[in-house]
Amino acid sequence: MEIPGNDKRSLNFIEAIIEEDLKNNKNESRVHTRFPPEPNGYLHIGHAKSICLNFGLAEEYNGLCNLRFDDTNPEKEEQEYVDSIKEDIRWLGFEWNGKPLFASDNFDQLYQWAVKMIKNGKAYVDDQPQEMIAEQRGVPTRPGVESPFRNRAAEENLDLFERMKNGEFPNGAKVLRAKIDMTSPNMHLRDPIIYRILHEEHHRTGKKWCIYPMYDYAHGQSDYIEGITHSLCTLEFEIHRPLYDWFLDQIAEGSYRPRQIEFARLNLSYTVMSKRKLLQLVKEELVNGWDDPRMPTISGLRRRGFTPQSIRAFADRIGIAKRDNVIDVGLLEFSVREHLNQIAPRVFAVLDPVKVIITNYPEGQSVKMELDNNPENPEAGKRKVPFTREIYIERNDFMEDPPRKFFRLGPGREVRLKGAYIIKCEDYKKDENGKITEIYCTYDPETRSGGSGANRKVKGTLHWVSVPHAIEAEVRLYDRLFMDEDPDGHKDKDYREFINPDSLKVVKNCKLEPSLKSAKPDDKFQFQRLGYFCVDKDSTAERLVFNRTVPLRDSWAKKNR
RNA sequence: UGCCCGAUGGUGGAAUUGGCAACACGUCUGACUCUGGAUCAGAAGAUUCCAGGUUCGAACCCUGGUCGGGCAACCA
Repeated sequence: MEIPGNDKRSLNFIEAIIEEDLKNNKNESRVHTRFPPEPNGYLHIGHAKSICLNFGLAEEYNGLCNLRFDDTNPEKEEQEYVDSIKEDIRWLGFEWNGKPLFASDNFDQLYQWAVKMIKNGKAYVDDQPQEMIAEQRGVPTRPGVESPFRNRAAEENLDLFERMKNGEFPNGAKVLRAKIDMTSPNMHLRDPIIYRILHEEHHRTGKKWCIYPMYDYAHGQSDYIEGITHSLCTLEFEIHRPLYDWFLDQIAEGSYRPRQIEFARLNLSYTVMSKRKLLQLVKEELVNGWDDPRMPTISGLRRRGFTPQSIRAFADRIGIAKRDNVIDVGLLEFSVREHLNQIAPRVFAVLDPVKVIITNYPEGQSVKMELDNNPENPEAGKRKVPFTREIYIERNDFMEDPPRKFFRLGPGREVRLKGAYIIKCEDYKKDENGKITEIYCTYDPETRSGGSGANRKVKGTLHWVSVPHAIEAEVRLYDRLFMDEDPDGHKDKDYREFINPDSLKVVKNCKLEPSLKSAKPDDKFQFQRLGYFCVDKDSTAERLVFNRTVPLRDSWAKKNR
């Protein structure tokens, strides 16, 4: 896949580590990464950053990248999510190594290794209730105290652990803990829990297990089993790394070791990125599902009209580093404009139509005007657009009393109809509310595009649609979902308070040029002078529905802000 | 008041041996334009968190601070 803007650049800190490892022939100079989502929600643009990183590194260094579902918590995980995750990764243009993998594939091995740790005196069964364990763990500034069950004999631990597995105890009755150091300044080293009892059916292993491993235990071991060399995760796991390494030391043989490296997660202005909050938006119907075009989910961006290339270019541009960041959502918009500008056919669509009657144009005459499909790409060819005496133009392309800098239509003013003629406004009609109902113009036959008088200059160029040929459509105009740059960043206010009431405007009865008749869901266009739009999946042959992906840059609007 | 991590234009983010503070987005000019788009040309914007130190020379090394983030689920 060709990614725009992907020029050569200096190495990010992870590439620097990899090149160092390669130089030292670490792990036989293999590069093997993995993308490890928990199937408990839909992927979002932050995951796209991680996907591009992990799969991108594998491509860059001739390595492999696994897809591994981190499915150690049967209470929250569902098949629907694994399906959507696979679809999103493929849509971004990546293919994982072999089959999709699951942490749950490793449950037997994980159990065996736990037994080994017990035998080595590195793990024990604790009978205490959750609250007691939490209390004994202490707080970051004070050491914890040891559990009274900490020094049980290995045989007893073995017996108890097996009976846990056999389902002899109810949820929460016992846990298996690593025996590390209750006084460690790192909370994660204070005898962390390895297994808990959960009588819960698992989406893949069914009823086979009633004990499930915790993340810290399952993750590194899965990396080890899969031969992962560089295990990339976000910053909040930094403090887990000593535990990651500790577990590996208990089970690993030989010199091969995966290495955990942390990078800063993506934050985007004017949106929220936590799965919990995105789930909440969906559940509370604040948006219309996970793929609502206002959502920062990959499925939402896809429906909004983003291309995989634009998301990849975005991921390239934001870089990889360790400090917290907030990326301006404008950069994402730039990336999609950049790509769509190259590939989107130009068409005429009038969203808020007002009728123009060209009084000196023959009634009943219809002429096909030839227009470029995409001036950026001559190979896109040309199309014919019918022109007649009555056309629609955009309501805001006319002003009764326009300022000097308004390069559009007004009484006595001239304007170019793109691909057709220069017209002059002679008169207009209003209804009793003062709303413009019709505009009367004359045209200059010499000024037809490509014709003898065509190079006469006028200030403005308008898009238009022939009245008798116009087809109607619904257009959905999206704006950012939140009005605040950091909706999540207010201690005293819930992020939902910042939801933008105008984030979706549905405009009906828009007038489109007839070539759009055959447009199919996901087709992308530039509605000339307005923005980039795509056909929504709600669209049918009878009722076309378009989503606005992003408006064109508009220096006129900006000047008037 | 413990441990871990971070700090470079408005936003990201380079500077790979201690040697001219890249680049991108954004902003502003101008040119061009049958999209007020795109494109092209240019500009502004940085005491590299602070204070000391080492050095001919420090964003980078040392010392001490400051500020920000993270860590106390039988979540991941």
